[in-house]
Amino acid sequence: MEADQIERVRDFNRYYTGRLGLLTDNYLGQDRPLGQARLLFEIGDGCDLRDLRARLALDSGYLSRLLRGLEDQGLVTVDVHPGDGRVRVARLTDAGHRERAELDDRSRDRIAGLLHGLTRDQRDQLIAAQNQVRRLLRLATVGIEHVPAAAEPARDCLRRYAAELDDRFPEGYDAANLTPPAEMTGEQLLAYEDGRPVGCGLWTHLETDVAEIRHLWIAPEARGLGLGRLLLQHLEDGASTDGVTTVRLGTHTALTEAISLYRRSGYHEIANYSESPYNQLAFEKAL
Amino acid sequence: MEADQIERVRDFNRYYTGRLGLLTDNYLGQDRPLGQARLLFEIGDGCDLRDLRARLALDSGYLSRLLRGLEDQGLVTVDVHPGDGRVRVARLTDAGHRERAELDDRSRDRIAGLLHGLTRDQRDQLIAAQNQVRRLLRLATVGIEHVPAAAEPARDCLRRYAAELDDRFPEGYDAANLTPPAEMTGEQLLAYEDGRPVGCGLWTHLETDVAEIRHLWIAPEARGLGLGRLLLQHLEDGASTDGVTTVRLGTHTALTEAISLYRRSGYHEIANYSESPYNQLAFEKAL
DNA sequence: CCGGTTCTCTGACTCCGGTCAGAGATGTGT
DNA sequence: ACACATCTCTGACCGGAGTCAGAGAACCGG
Repeated sequence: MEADQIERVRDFNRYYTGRLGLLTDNYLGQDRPLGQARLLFEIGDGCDLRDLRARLALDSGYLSRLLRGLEDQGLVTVDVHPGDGRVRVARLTDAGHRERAELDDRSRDRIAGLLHGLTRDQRDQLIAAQNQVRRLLRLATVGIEHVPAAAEPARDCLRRYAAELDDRFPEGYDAANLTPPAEMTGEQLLAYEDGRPVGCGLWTHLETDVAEIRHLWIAPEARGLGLGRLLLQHLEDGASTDGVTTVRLGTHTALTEAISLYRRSGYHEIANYSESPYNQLAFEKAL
Repeated sequence: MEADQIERVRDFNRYYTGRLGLLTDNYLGQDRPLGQARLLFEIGDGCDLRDLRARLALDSGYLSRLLRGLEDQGLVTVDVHPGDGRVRVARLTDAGHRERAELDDRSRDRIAGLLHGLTRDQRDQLIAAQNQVRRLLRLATVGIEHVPAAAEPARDCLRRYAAELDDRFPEGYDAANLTPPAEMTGEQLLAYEDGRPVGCGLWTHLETDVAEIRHLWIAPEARGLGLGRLLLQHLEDGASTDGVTTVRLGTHTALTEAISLYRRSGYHEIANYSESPYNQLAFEKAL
């Protein structure tokens, strides 16, 4: 890694931090303290205090006082949860909605004022560049971890994967085809973003030096980051260090992005090696 | 302006704000309060408290206390200014320099950790996109103002402009050739970034419907933003609303960026119309 | 030398964000 | 019905950020 690259990124961050005053005054600009303003935004249409605390990582006493403040201003009501008398539910009053909309408008106006100095093309360029920055930062912050095959978040990903296949395959997908934890001989990887699993993949032995990659899946909210390629790379690396020299995989013609990923990643099509009805195409790559 | 564009920019800002914790911990991560940490960075090698206050916009009492805190920790010394007994000068001790370097390292490590997940190419892409974002934001935040010809910041820009010409022209440049405020019949524009003038330009009548653009200059620190084009546009607009239909300008062969700006902006070369020795080339554009 | 100005420091405040411990009400499993 | 857990609220804190007014020292112009 070049020290130069680090400095450039830091430099940008400094610049952006300095500008954030201009950019993110969702909250400020009102006489309202920041904590309360955040709450105004976070209380959508009714919200358990329990959830609020978890989402904003607030102390229960602190949250209570913040809400009390908003209540005193008539922006929020706090009522007992209908189902559970211990829980309270916060809800914006009409005035609260107006207040929130006003904060929102203010923020929007600010950005509009900023963009006003640019031409339409320049605005588009700005947005494209911001998307690129975000895409790469998201990719950089995703963590890829080794997990036991039976790990709950991994099974969770596989369930979402199966549900998607069932949706996309004309013939549907039977979740019984998912690799059962017991049969796993290789590695199961999980990709996390901000603690939430956003992708999975596993490899398992076909022969001593031949592995099969299965169930490579990226959650919809994390697509377009290049995460599929990254996971695939990790899977190959893991298999390779385990002595595997050839990886194969099967896929379905409906999964066009996956197929193009495999081709881009150096896989070539081979004759089908599996009897699974979903594996309409087969690919192979020498490591 | 598209509401959509505004929302996208806001969305990016929200994302980036959320990530700033990861990105800008120059300051945090130490047990040191943020105010003190900022001071550690801002006190280069010796610095008048007066300047510090101005730069960081701090209350004098507050600054005093912050420095006292750093002094107690042996990171800073505050001495009387040699030339002026009222003024104090803050200086980092060796321990202060070490502390600062440590904060700096910590921040650098953090970024390095972030970039580690990216390939070299992706890092380059990230930096390029960040530069683009910054470039456009800077351009968007530059303010262009009408100022009286004799305004001090305007004369200041012209002096810097003259100094640069003197440096770049093989034959040097005689500042007496700058348009004196008294002879101005058109408009003088000044570009500001964060309150500092970063560019100037003026137009003045040659005939009732013909104007000459002069002294279009962008400060070195603001080059590459597209500001020259923006200023030129504003000058043309101003002249146009004043009834001008033709603008001319003269320039020097050494000013290659300017020449290319003029060509890109629709100017075509004409025969020289001025007796100024510095106007080796002449351009014209119909508005 | 004197009056006004500049610069710094001190003390006394105010908010806000955040933490902690415990009380009280409500739910849940046995 | 009981013990135990869950959820919220209250009171009592703390430290940091920031403001304000005024005192005191140093400078400057006349």
